[in-house]
Amino acid sequence: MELSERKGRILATITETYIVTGEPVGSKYLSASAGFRVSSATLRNEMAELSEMGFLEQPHTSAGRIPSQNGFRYYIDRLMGLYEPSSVDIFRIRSRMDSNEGDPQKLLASAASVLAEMTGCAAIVTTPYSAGSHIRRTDLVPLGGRNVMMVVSVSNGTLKSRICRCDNEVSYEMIDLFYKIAASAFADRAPEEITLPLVQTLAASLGDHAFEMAPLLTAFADAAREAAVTDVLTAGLSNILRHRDFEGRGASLQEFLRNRSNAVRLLRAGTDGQVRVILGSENRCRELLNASVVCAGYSAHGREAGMLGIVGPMRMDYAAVVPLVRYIAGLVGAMLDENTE
Amino acid sequence: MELSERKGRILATITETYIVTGEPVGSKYLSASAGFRVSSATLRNEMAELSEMGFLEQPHTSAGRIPSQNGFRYYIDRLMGLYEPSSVDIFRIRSRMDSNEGDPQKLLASAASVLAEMTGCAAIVTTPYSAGSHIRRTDLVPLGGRNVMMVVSVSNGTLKSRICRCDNEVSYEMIDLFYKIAASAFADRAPEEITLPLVQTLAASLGDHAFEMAPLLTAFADAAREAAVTDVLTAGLSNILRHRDFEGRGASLQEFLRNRSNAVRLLRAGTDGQVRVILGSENRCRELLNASVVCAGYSAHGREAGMLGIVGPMRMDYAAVVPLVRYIAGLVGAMLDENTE
DNA sequence: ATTAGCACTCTGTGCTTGTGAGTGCTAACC
DNA sequence: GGTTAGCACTCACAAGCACAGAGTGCTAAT
Repeated sequence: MELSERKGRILATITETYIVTGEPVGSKYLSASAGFRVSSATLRNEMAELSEMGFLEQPHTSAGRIPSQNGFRYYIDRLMGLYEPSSVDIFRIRSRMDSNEGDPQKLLASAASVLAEMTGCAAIVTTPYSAGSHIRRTDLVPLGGRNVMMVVSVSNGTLKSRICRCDNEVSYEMIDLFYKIAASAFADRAPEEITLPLVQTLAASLGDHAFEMAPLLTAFADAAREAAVTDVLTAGLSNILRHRDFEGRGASLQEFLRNRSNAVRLLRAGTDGQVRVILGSENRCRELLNASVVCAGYSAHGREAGMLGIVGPMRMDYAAVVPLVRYIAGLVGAMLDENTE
Repeated sequence: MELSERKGRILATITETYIVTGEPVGSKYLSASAGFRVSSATLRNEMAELSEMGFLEQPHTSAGRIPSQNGFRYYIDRLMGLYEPSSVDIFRIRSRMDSNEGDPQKLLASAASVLAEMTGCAAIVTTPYSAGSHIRRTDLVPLGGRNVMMVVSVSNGTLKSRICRCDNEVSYEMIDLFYKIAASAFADRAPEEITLPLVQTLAASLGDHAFEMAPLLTAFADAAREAAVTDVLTAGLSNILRHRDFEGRGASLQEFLRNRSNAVRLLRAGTDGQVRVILGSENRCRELLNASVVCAGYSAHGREAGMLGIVGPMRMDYAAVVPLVRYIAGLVGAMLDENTE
């Protein structure tokens, strides 16, 4: 359904005013302060039609209009102009993210915190998918005594390290044996292939050494399992409480997002690396009825690698947020590429 | 000031009832349902005296009494009996904390989350102090390409790892050089002694190699600096919002605790490893006027190592919380000892 | 197609009133 | 002297009501 040029301008003005003020917008305000050169009565007629079409709604009879979910949708898809991040913003973003050279986990965490900070919303970032990746190498660092640190490095950029406690003093023979047998048997496998049974079969073949290697092998299986699941990082969950739109529901939405599997379900990447905006009930979940999600996929080494996005009130400054999310998704991808050239 | 036996019982009953219900307690309730064998008028007389002494106060004229801060103080110091954690609780605690064998950071993080979960309050845990500790060893793990992982292990149990990006392909000569020169020069020093100038002087003496070693050395200085500051872990900040005592102020208290330097200032260990309860204004900060802090120090290898505690409404179940904090502080110390035998 | 005018609707605020809970005080009692 | 019954008093809170203000929808005139 295509709106007339004037209806479009009215919808856009109402939406943008509402985004800023959070108050319903009345016909009087539009005719007096928003630069329309027609009377409030004319605007009322237009607004009545827009209401009938489902683009505007009234909180109550004697209030002004606010955009309905469909109104926001139309505004986002057809009316809004984008504000690309300013060079000051870009500088801020880069200087925050450059300080994590090399560590993908920290890189993603700071992407989340930058997103949260600059949008004032809650940010969600997934770690890279493990699909199609393989274990590149596994290293052991003796820490003295019975402790060893294990570092598993996966081709999608993921690094998992864990400290492993052996039953006896760690010997160089043990470490050598691990490298020779286990590491070589596991390298180039996909993380999700490394199951405990697989590791146990391997252990069985070690004969005498099986027992002393057990902690290392289970730690390895554990690390691989962890590398196989896409983790979810969040930041700025407390921002949720700042928005008066969430008053009352704020704490429960926060609780909802704190659950990682909930959080990750919200992000749905566009097919072509585009930013997607998912409004209210489009999220198909009760907690997000008056919230919206702006998300994008990031890619690394030319393939879709993960997703990131923000959750905020439906009344948010899409014109600025959409380009920001796009920019950060691109930057994360580029920095991941750089890390694992 | 010593209260008569009956006044003590009245204060304790009012406090305990108020802790459970959150409502002011009236004389009628006490005489009817709380097992006092005197009339409400008698209790009113006693309560009036307790009010005059500053142990009770009234939200308004026609309401019942609630304990004042001094009332809570007297109750905690002299009246309350402690409920040691049940064996079920102990089992829950241990099974949550045992899964972090070896990694002190994770151990402390799960201590925080157990504390938060079991008390329904926000939990704060500091990492071990660096005072008196020294760098035990530093290891490098080549991750392929230009990346190296550095693991700095400190004698107080702290481990700091960071990924470091070199300017060229990492060579074994480089790593060897680092081990030979730098690691030996730094080992057994206190983390706070490792300053950037110190590292730079060392680099200068490396001649030709100074340039290629620079990223490793700055990473090391960085890791040492990080190991020198006591970090603060928090958990369950969102619990703050659940307490109706914090209604309105909840978000700002949460914000206050999110600031680590604020959080750590709240914990004040007792002199003798005792649990300390710090009530409302005793915290000397506006945000905590109706909150209280229950904290204890934990020790490792026989010396005071760090602190942990919780922040919650003044109306909390001290009889259960105090022993719980004591138990977890002891357990953390014991587990840290075990980790770094 | 646009506009002025007017009746109508609904919210939010302030005011009043009534109710219930709990106290403080006094005088009687053991 | 400690304890108790009785009563007047205070205060928070909810309900009811009037009123102002904002904004609309409709009609008739331009």
